[in-house]
Amino acid sequence: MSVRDWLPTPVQAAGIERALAVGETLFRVGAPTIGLYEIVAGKVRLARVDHSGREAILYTATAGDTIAEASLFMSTYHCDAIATTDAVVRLYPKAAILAEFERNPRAAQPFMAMLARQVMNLRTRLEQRNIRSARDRLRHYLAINVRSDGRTVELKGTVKDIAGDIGLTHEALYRTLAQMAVDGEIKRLDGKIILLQPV
Amino acid sequence: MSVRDWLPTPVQAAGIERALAVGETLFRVGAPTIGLYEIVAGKVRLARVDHSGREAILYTATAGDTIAEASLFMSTYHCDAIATTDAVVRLYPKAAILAEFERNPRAAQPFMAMLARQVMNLRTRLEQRNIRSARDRLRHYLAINVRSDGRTVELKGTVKDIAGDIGLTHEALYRTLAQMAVDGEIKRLDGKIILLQPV
DNA sequence: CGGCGTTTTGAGAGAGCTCAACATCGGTGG
DNA sequence: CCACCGATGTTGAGCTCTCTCAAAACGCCG
Repeated sequence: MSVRDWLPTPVQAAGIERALAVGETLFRVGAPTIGLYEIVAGKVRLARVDHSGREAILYTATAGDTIAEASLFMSTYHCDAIATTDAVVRLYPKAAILAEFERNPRAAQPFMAMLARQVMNLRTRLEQRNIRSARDRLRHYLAINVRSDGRTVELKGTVKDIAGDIGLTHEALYRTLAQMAVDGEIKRLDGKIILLQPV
Repeated sequence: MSVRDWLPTPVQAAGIERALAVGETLFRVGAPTIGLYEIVAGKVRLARVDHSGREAILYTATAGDTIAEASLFMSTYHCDAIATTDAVVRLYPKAAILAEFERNPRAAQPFMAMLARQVMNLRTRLEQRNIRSARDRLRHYLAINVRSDGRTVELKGTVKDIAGDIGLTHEALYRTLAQMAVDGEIKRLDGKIILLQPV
């Protein structure tokens, strides 16, 4: 879901791009909030430093992600944002966004819809992680991501990416895919998986 | 975060309570959306039926949770909601909510803030699940939930509940807690954990 | 006092992780 | 056109850690 789909057009135009070198700080705990960021390229991690000085990662944002949405409604940031790789981000100023919501209340709806959908999606992925078995977890993934035809799953990204998404090592996922193919539960095509034996 | 904190007061008054017997359906895929629900008591699961007729659970909501926020912006529900136990839910009609947002755009802000905070929280919990080691995962949990003094973690609910939240069996969590206490990394008090050795 | 849920410790097994090696595929540059 | 390189894809073998199953102590409430 791109920023274009939910951020009011006037605000999109107000985006300010900025490049970050690896290790560079985007914002820190306690800093006054100036807006939310879209990650254009690279990776940025949100983290908090614990009592012993180690950092606890809250989230690792990659290209296309938006971070600090909650900053719109808070006066200071509640975590650190640091570039994990060289990165490019785009700042959408809080003032511009809130002003636009004020001016045109309808503009807030796509924003709310995006957030609500994201909550749903994240809850689902969290539920997925409660499944221990690699095979059942993969089945869950496939069931969720199946096309409307009920049999085709389009793979976006590499298998390795998917492994990361569902919380398995890529080796475990490869093995599971191979096994399920042998068992005739799925068929693998280029960039696609076909679900077989609909019972 | 209670409904009282973010749902416009007029809408709260419009809540319609309903009791569900175990197994009873609250709504089904494709049914026209009529609003979002607060779970007052019991458990309700959101699920989708996959191609082989098995159901893939998207989320299990418990007392205090809100479900189907995204339904405000869609015309039909995209999953089934079924009572996993006897339950009581409260319906907040979509029409009332959207009308209130229209009438008083400011009222949408707490709603957006709640959603944004939830996204943050869920992302963090998902990141937590990427940590394999029970000890490190617990450390992450403690770092996130530590009081502002940096040394005290208030335990809400039983240890068993926490085990479920962070995706460990209660046995594994008890063992890890015991080990960390022996190692002098933490001290356990009634309903609290004190973090020691700040390096 | 009895019953139920939480807390706690034990022992064993299994599943996925880790490390490792190799194949495959695209892209790059000589 | 071919050699090289990096990333993805694939399979093997062993190990560790958590899960699972079990049992018992504890505390709370009726």
